[in-house]
Amino acid sequence: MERAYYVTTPIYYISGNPHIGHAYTTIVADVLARTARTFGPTFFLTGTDEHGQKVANAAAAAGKTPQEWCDELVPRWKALFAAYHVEYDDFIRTTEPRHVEKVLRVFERLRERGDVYLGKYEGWYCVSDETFWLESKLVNGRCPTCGREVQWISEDDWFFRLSAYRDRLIEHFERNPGWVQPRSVYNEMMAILREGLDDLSISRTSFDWGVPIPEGGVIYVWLDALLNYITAIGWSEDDAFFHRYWPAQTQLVGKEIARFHTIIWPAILWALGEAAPELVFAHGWITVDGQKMSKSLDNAVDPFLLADRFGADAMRYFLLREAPFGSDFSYSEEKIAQRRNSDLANDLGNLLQRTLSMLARYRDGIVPERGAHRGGLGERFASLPIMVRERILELRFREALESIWELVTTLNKTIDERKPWELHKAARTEDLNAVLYDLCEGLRWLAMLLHPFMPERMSEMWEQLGAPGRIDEDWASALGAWGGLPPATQTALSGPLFPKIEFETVAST
RNA sequence: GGCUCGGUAGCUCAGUGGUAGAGCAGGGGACUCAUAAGCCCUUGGCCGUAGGUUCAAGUCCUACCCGAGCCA
Repeated sequence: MERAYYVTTPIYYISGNPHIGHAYTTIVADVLARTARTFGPTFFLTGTDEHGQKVANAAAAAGKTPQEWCDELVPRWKALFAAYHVEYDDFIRTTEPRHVEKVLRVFERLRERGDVYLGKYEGWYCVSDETFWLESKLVNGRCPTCGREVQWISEDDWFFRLSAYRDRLIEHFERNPGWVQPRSVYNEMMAILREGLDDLSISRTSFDWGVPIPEGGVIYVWLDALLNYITAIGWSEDDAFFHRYWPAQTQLVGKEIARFHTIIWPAILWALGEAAPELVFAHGWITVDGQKMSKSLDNAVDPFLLADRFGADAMRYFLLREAPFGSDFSYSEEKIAQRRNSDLANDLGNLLQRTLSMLARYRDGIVPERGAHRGGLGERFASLPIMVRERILELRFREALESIWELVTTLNKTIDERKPWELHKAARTEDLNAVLYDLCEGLRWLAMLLHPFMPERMSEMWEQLGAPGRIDEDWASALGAWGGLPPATQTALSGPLFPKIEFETVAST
């Protein structure tokens, strides 16, 4: 079977409502998937991580069973992704039978192989972070990460022989220096590997909200969660289907969970006889005043309100354009408004508006013949679609958008230089037709190239242009040559694509 | 404590040895098709600090300061 592009987000831990950071990762995956889909089979997986003590505690506090709690929250996450125009191919929940039964199968296989053995775990444990801590790491006897109290745990646990994979991991890192990005995360993971690895406790007995182990206890939530990437695509059930997708091309994670995905995860895959993913990309955080957005700090922003206020597509654009992907970046509503107004309303939206307005005035809204005069845009931007695709798939979204904006700027310049209104007054029909044609064709390119980033607004632009065919066609065929838009196409100017947003700038002191 | 990354124009960032860049914001101008948009011109940087290597250093080395992160 033909290999497909497989992209995953982390599955989201539903101990509460989603915030904009969750939307961020998922939007990025959506842009990748939409781009990949234009030229080949693609699978985009997201979902929710529903087991573990933290969920059990949250449910208990709300007076619900864990399953009830999850069932009530999952629609909230799906609604969030819908609000941001995310189109995933599958949404997996770790409480689903298709997942649970395979997690147990993994456990059995690892045990048969001798990679899982019974041992004793004793140590400090932070329930909130689901993490073990050495006494020396505690701060005033509390969790160094979240500051909450830690519990002393002593239990017989199953262990995964992670230490046995250290050499192979180091070799894998050295042979594939680009497999973990950005470089800073790669370096940190290498540092961890050099320090050495202990075996990993993969069972819990102090609570029961998890995948049950026949001998008692439940599977450690992190092992449970990681496996979603393969349980969702038929691991151990349909080998041909599974290997069409696995190993994944791109696994997106937040940088705080890079260790699980670049050290533990490949080791488990190898123990199962499968390959490590091709790329794990750990992205930065959206910060508010330099602080990570989190429930505990109570500085999270309601992502539904943001989509309402600024528009989902403008938010998508902002998130991918504002900072290089991978870095943290400081969010502010003023920045969002500025991006929307200057890039989307002034540059892009107004370009569509002024073009279609002239077309309506001079040509009854009908796309003219190309005419004899060639503006040279086709030659100049011939390589743009390929470049944009490469940059997107390399997760260099900012650069992809910057190169697309060269076309936006060029089209605006073209209007000012060719002055269609003068051509019209002078009755230079051929020249006027040529300019108007180039503008419409350029806009068609823009709609296609920007569609992965702003699917809803670009579809609207596509309709206003009256462009035939699908906006999500393969760029290579649809944009292979300048001139794909047929003359005599009827355009339909409607309202502004991105109306400007009023934003009061806070007076600086 | 050990380690990683960052500190370049008001803001967001490019720039890994050879005369400091882009976009936005600010200022000026010519135009009018347009969402008072766009276009042209322009102000603005002892490139965190102090040493060092080099004919030449945001760019390499050392130390330090500040910020963020990692250390099952």
